[in-house]
Amino acid sequence: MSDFKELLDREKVQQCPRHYVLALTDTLNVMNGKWKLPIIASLLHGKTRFKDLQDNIDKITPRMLSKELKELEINGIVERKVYNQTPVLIEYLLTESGKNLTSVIDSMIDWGMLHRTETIKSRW
Amino acid sequence: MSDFKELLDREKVQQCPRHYVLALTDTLNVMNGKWKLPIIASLLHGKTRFKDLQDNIDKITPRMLSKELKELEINGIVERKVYNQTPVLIEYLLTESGKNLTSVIDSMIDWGMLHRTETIKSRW
DNA sequence: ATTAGTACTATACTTTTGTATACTAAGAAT
DNA sequence: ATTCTTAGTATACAAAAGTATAGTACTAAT
Repeated sequence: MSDFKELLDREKVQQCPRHYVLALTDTLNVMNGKWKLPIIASLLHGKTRFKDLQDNIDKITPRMLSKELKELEINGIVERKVYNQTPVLIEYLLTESGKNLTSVIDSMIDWGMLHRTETIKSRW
Repeated sequence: MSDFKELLDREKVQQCPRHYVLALTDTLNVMNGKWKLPIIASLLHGKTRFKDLQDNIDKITPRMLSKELKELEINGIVERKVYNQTPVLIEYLLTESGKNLTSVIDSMIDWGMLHRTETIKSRW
């Protein structure tokens, strides 16, 4: 387990955290913006096709869906498979890395739920 | 442990995930943008004062720092303490929730590092 | 020839986010 | 009176992200 608190150690600040910082910003970039997580969630739900995703994600425009899928593909989160049938069939699938995001998502959910109970508690 | 894959279960999709989704978007909002994590990292490093944060975070303008600190305060990540000395002293401190973000950050670092090795591997 | 299905792209626009530069408020020290 | 310090705010602007609406390319069936 990496420990972000290592960054508190002045010695290590100089030598080590470069690749931690890079890893962290990678992860942020992958999840950033309004649509990335809804798309990843839909893919986890087993949606694979453009139209299905569009129907499944409230109010996303085809432009945004297209753009975000491209970014996710470039970042190695999504794989795009083309089947030369007619009409053409295209599948979007999560890569292993993409599926591994569930662990990050889970820890975000855990924090979010704890945070909600904490901040509600502190209001009383 | 919450398991995001529960969302794959059609039954649960209807009943349960509302507060998961809320928790998740809370967490995203807390970390979103260019400056939130650098600020949180600086606070973890023990920086507490406006000027220290500004010096510690490369190229942040006072306007952005001010704006982001306000958001972090509203979201219960940071506490602002005013000491009526002269010149006035103001301290920004992470709340318990704020400190707890290290667990999310750690899982993001873990994923990011794994993802880097995976995608490098897959290029050969 | 027209309609329909799939998977998008183009254009123009609005909103949000971030930048640059200058300025303010309050009291203490000189 | 003016200068110093801390902690910001004001104004104007630029860039990035997102929206709205319409249109394209391909093929197959009617």
